[in-house]
Amino acid sequence: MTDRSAMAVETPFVAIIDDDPSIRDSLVSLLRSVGLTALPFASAQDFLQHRWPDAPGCLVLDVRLPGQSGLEFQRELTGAGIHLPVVFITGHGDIPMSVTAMKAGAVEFLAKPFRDQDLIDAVHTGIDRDRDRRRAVDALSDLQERFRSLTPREREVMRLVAAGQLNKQIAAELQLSEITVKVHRASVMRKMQARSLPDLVRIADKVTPAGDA
Amino acid sequence: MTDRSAMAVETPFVAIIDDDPSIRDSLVSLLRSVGLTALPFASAQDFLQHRWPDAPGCLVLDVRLPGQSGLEFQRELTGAGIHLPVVFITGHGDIPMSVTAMKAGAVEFLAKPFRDQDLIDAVHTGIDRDRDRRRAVDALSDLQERFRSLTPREREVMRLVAAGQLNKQIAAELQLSEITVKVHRASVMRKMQARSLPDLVRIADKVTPAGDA
DNA sequence: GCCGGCCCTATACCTTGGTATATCAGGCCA
DNA sequence: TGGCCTGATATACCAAGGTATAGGGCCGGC
Repeated sequence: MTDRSAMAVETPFVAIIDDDPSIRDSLVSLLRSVGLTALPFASAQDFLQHRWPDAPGCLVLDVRLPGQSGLEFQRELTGAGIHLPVVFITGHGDIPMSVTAMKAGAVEFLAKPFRDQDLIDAVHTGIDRDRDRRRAVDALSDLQERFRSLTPREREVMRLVAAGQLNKQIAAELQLSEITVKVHRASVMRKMQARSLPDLVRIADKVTPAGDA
Repeated sequence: MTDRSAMAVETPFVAIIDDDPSIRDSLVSLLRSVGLTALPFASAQDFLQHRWPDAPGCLVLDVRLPGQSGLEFQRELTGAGIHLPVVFITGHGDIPMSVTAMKAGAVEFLAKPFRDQDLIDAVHTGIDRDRDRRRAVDALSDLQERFRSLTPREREVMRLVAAGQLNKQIAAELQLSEITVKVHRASVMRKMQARSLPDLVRIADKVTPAGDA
């Protein structure tokens, strides 16, 4: 996790899922013509079997797919924790379909025929969105990794410190001496790489939004 | 602002803007039949001239309006800082239209004929959304009011305290003695009603997201 | 059995934060 | 001109936080 940010610039990719080979190929060459890495798939299953690079990406999805609708597939991905931005294309779409897709977070919903530039713009928007999301996830997972390195006691102390309790109050609540609290507190600051109390508070709020440990 | 939360339960309202009187009336009676306060308007101008209660609301908007499209009106409202949730209805809509509306934050986009229950559900969703937004705004404006009551010096001190600076560092940066910083710091805690430093940090982050005063 | 990690505690010392009280100067307004 | 707010400062004292050093008990893995 930590060294991902130190890696070289990641090439974004675009996955195209459409059961019509001619559309697939024309979309692939369209996107490649503007310098994007585009990969064609005939079905959702094919797409899922592929191994994905650790890079920002975007999905171009036909609403009508063999076996399963594109909207269902979008829900499935979201449910599985795969948050790849989706650009829908369709030949036989209607308004309720597009509204459902957009509510589910689709980047764009294009009815054929659409302008090439509209698809290119949508794909770029999707890639940007994924890049931002991944950056946020990376930053958070660094913090979470540090948080996992805390001992149970340290986590309790961290929670109470972030809640604004004084050392002596924390000691009373945890049935400890004040000096023990200070020791744990120092460990927390060191392990979480917090340079000040405000720093720790912000980290704590990010890493433990509502629940705690 | 402060006593708004102490007021009685606010009755939510629904504004219906449609140039067709028969549709307007049928929507009003539909919404009134489920206990909602619904008000009809023939145009965007009529709507804007009306004085609004300080209560959560929702807008039901025909995409096709005299003079101005519903989508333009939605943009105009957003630009003017009016964030009333919008439910679109239309007789002659298309997919790009619905996608534009949803991207602009519309709650729902219903093509006629639609089921009564779909409109009712959408309106309730819109009202809930507005209620949540208003609650958040109220909470924030309380804090902002307190923040405005700070003197310029107190704001500077608050900013640096929230940044994790020590009193002596703040004193150096502001060319003050440490004791002066302590005095300002105490005023900040009192005026902002912060019970602890973590408390103040969270308040500071809410009231000054990126810029400062 | 020994080592290491975790947890707890203590003494001692220093730094930092917080509060009270008091003083002084400038600006603004009735 | 007198009152008030803002801003700055001082002394003095106490509370809280932070660090270093040193120890003991418990438990699981080697």
